[in-house]
Parts: sequence; C-alpha cells; structure tokens
Amino acid sequence: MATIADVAARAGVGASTVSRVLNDHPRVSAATRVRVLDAIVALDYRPSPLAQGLPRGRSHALGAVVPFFTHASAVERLRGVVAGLGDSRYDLVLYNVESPRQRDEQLASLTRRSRADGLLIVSLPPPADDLARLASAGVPVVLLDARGEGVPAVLTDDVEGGRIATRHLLSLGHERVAFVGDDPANPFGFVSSSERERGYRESLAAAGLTVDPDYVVHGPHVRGVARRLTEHLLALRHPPTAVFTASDTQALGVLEAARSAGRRVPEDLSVVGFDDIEVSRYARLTTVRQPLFESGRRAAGLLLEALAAEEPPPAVTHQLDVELVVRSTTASPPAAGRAAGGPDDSTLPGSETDGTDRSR
Amino acid sequence: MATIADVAARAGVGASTVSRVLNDHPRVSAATRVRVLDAIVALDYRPSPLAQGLPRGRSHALGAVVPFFTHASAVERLRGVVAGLGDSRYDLVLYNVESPRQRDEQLASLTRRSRADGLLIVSLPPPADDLARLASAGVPVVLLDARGEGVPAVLTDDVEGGRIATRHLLSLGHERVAFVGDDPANPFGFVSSSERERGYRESLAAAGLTVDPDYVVHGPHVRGVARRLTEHLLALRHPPTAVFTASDTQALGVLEAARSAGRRVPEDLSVVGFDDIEVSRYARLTTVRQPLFESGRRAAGLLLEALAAEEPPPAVTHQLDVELVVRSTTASPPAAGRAAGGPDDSTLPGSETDGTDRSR
DNA sequence: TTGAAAGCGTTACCAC
DNA sequence: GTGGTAACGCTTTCAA
Repeated sequence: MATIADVAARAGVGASTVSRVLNDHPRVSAATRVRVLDAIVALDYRPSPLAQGLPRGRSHALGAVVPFFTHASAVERLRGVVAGLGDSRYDLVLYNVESPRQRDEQLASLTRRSRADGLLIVSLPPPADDLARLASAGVPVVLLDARGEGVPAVLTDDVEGGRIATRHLLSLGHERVAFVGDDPANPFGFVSSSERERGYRESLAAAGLTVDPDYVVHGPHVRGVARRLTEHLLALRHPPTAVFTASDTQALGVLEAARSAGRRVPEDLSVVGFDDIEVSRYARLTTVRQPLFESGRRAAGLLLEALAAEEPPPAVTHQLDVELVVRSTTASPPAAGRAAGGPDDSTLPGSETDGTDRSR
Repeated sequence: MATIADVAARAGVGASTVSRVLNDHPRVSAATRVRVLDAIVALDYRPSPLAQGLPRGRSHALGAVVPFFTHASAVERLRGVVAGLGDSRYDLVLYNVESPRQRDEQLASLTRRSRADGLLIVSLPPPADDLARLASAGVPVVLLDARGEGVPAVLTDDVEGGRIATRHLLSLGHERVAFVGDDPANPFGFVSSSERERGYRESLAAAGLTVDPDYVVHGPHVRGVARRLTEHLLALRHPPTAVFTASDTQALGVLEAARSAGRRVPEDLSVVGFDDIEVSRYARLTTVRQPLFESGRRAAGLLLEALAAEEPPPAVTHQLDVELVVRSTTASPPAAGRAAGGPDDSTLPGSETDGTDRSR
C-alpha cells in the first residue's frame, strides 16, 4: 500500500507538497499539482484516514448512539440518518446501547474527537455532565427524540400526539379510555411515553373526564408486556372501551390481548398506537404518525452543519409535527358500554365530550 | 484529555511501561503495574484508538457493507450482526451502498486494515479482484447472503426455499403458478431472487408442469414494481391462480395488486412470499422463513473468529435452513379455475401433481 | 523489569 | 511555491 512518501518520491516533490495537493491547498503550482496527481493515480494511493486523523485530531467518523433493539422506530430513524449523511466524507459508526452502564461507557469513551467527530444520540437523554464533557471536548452533539441541556434536538411533538389520539377516541364517544405506556421510571430516562401520556391526560381533562388510575398502566417497551398489561385491563370490572398506547409496538400487543380475550377490534375495543412504523399499515392500526425517517435526516443535516461551521451547533429544538392516521382499529364504543356504567362514578363527566374531531 | 505521557509522568515511569500495562504485557512488576493503573484511573486516561491504530496498522473497526435501503431484510440481518459483535472491542461502521459505482468505491477504499480490520458484505457478490486485494491486504471478509471466491459465506438455501414454496402451492392444487422476482440482470448481481426462481422452476418441472414464460416476471426489488407486474399478470387472458414472489416486500405488492384488481386472497389468488420479515406476520402472509437475525449473528461470529485467529477465515459456506410458514394467503385454487383452462395447453401436465405437501 | 528512541503516515509551521 | 521538520499519541524494538 502506497504512502505519501512513495507518491512524493515518484512525483519528485516533498511529502508536504503532496499533502497540500491532497487538501487542495491554494499555493501549489499547476504543474506540480498535475505531477502529484499523476503519481497518486499511478500508485492508486489513498491517504490513511488513521494517519490523517492523528495530527488533525479527528476521526472522520460520526457516532450514532442508538438503543438499537429496543425500539422499532430507531431503525427507521437510522435510515433517515444514513440518507441525511448522503455522501459526506464521514463514516457512520453504530454504538448499540442495551443498558445504562453501557450508555455511560459509550458516552464517556466518545468524549474526544479522535473517537468521533460528532455524535447523534437517539432517544437517550444524555446525563448533563456527559454533555458538558462532550462540549468541552469540542464534539458536537445532536439529539434525536431526546432533550438535553444546551444541545440541539430534533423532537416529535409527543404531547400533541397524545392529545390528538385521545381526542379522536373521545370524539368517537369513548369515555373509558386507557393508556398503555413505558415505565416512567425506565433506566434510560426515555420520556416520549410520558409525554404522550401527558397529552392523553390533557385531552381527557379538557373533556371534563377524570383519569381512572386503573386505566393507566406501564411496563417495559415490549409487545408481550403490553399484551399482558392489556389483559389485566380487559379483566377489570369495568374495562375500558378504548386503549391509547405509547407506541405501535405496544399497540400490537394490545391487539393480541384483545383477540385472545375474544374482544373484536374496533367493535368492542378501539386501539390507537403511535409512530406509524411499517407494520402498522398492515395491522390496519389507527395511529399517530411521526416522521421517523425525516427526523433522522434532519438530525444528520444539523450535525453536518455544525461540523462544517466548526463551532458548536446552536441549541435549537426542531419540533416535527405529528398527524393522526385513522385506519381500522377505532370506532364508536359498543352501545352497551354506556349502560354498563363507568368504572368509577368520578370518571363520568358532568360536561360532555365535544364530539368533534379536531385532530386534523 | 490525558495522554500516555501524562500517565507515565504521574506514575513516575516511562511511556513504554504504561503501554505494556495497557496491553497487559507479562513483564511488568506488580508494583509498577499498580502505580500505573492508579495513574490511569486518577487521570481518567483512555488511549486514543487512532494513535493506537497507527503503529499497529489496525483500525479497531469492522465494516458492514450493506445495500441499506434496498432490502427490508438487511436491517434484520444487521441486528444479528450487532448482537453477534456483542461487546467485542470492535466498532461497527456502516457503509451504505446505493449504486455499483459506490460499491466499488467503498470496497476499494476498504482495502487496508487501517480502514477496517474486517469486513462483512451483505447481499453483494463482490468482484473477484476486490476480494483478491482485500485478501492480500489481510482484511478478512465474511459474506452474508452472497457468494464469493475463497471467502466464507453465510447463506440461505434459496433454491430449496423456492422449491418448498412452489410445492406448497402445487400441493394445494394450483397449476398456474406465477413468479415475481428481481431483475436477474440487476446492477449489483444479487442472486437470491434467481436462486429462488430456480427452485420454483425445479418444483414445477418435478411436477411435470411447464413454465409459461408469461408467468415469470422481473423488476426492481420494490413493492410498487411488484404490484404493477402483478397487475399485468392478473390481466392476462389466463391469469395465474397463485403467485410466488422472491421476497415478502414484493409479496406485499402482489397483495395490493390483487386487492385493486378485486381478487380475493386466498380464494381467488394464493400468494407466497420469502423472508418472513416482521410485516408478514401482520399481513398474514404465507412465506418461506429464513433466519435473518441468526444469519447476521453467525456472520459476525465468523468474522470475530478470523480476527482472533489472525489468519484468513476458512472459505466455508454456512448454509442456513429455510422453513415454510403457512398463514392466510394460500388456499386451493378456485374450482372454476380448472374449467377456464390453462393459459397454454402445454402447461397442462400429463402427470398429476402429487398432492402431498412435502415441505415440512 | 524498565526506559530511550525510532517509527507509524499524515499535517502544519517555518524557512528558503 | 516548496521542502524540511516537528508534532500527533501510541507501540515496539533495543539496550541496559
């Protein structure tokens, strides 16, 4: 494998001149440039990124810290990232994270530009001190589906999504709406689920409905867990007539529970998910769509800009809109539902739900 | 950021000693080792992978060359790769490939260990000379879903999958079975589709059926294309009663075409896919399952072994089994189908289909 | 067992 | 414009 010295020798110039040509430095005569270029071609020379990185203090790599297996949506985001990186000169390094310890380890080791020139952190709210160290090391960071002090973030309007989904259910006449979401005290500090839950609570409150504590259940972000949670919900004395979940993955679990409990969807039970991952279309799931791919592309773009500007990216929050996608898992509650009474008197509102679907 | 010199100074030793401790070289006295370790902890020192890589001539990175957007299955394979890499010390670098030119460029630039210590190439049959250069550069390569001269590969038994799928259709009584697959002359040289087609042809031949050329159609591996192709198929004077596709992605397109043409599935048209990607379960698609995740894990394991052995991996082919998953898109052909006659007399067999499903 | 020094392949500063 | 030369942070002889 040819080195810069080989090229220099063949072109009859010094190594520094070759380096100048490589980095198209202005002060090189046209003649020598040609000679050098010829030598490069002749030797099929390619500079070693390693060797280039050492003196420059950069790695030519961008890190993507991703809880890869946990969320189906992460993959779609990653695709957006790859697209957003396009043919920039950067390599994309995947850092899988499966535990908080691993997250801390990764983040700590990435605190230097010789490791990664920039970082994309997906869904993981990074500890403030990690962010500070990253900043002082001059490693620009862009957050995707997470918030962090002083760092730009590309976010979905999760609260609004929760509102929209719940309003849709309310407008169909549901009064007993349950929520299945992630554990709010999850080890990573994911907050999307909580935000969506917040929107759910807000919409309920706006409609004058009280949230029955029994109707709000949490568990790890896994289909099987959502299924079990829903089975309990359906076994309640006064089961809900509709379920809003924090994600499509969980909604799929809800659907399974409904089937195994002999509940028809949407006749007996309405279900609304969140994300609109690819499966949802085939499960005919009504859901809140968030632009996953686009969010990845946006985040990659922001990181590239910061890198080009050679300065820390402005800590702007880029909020992406959500949209309700009505498919076949939602309908009005069964007529008998009303007669059976609420699970608790307090959930029966004085005021009425407004009956209009303001979600679109 | 502390360097090895800082640690050496603090521990009162030379840099080389610190290096020895780092690479747990045997000849270091217990006492100094402790002093050095203390200094490392005190300074929160982490060696620069870049600087380590230069003299060693390695990058501590593994490259995964993937046609990322083209095949839904690639993502699932990648997950397996990540799992298989576990907590090996290697970084995983993603090389997206969207064109043959890009493939060549990537492969050429990866021909050096300072770029990647090892390579995983997914679905892409690499040109023989690239393979040769990679080998002489000492970069071990493992192929995933592709074959290459002198390189180990993890493969699915695509031909057998094609046979199984077709036999299933035949055993249901279908005689007019179409095939929708990738363009055999695709720019990347993907062959899975052709192999599956081969199995299809073999099963048909074994049943004494002739393949009607009109029934075998090809196009880019995209849902929309498969849909259009199928629309033509269904518009034929003697349309097929069943379609076997080279992938689930394409099967989804077939399903769309059937719906838009007013054909019920499976009553009017049976459909069998290939891969068993996640959506297929929800589309209730009968398909040939191949262990995508497992294939990735296997390939990663092989690469890791080769790296540990410090020698080129044995060029063994690891073939993974496929299995038919019968869901709701296949059934016997409509009774009227026979009466309508074959598209061509020659496709009507003298011998009978055997009626048994030998696929499981 | 340990340190000094050379070298890995580049870049960048400083003269010329 | 161009060529030395000193870094960059580490590993690896070679002596001691």
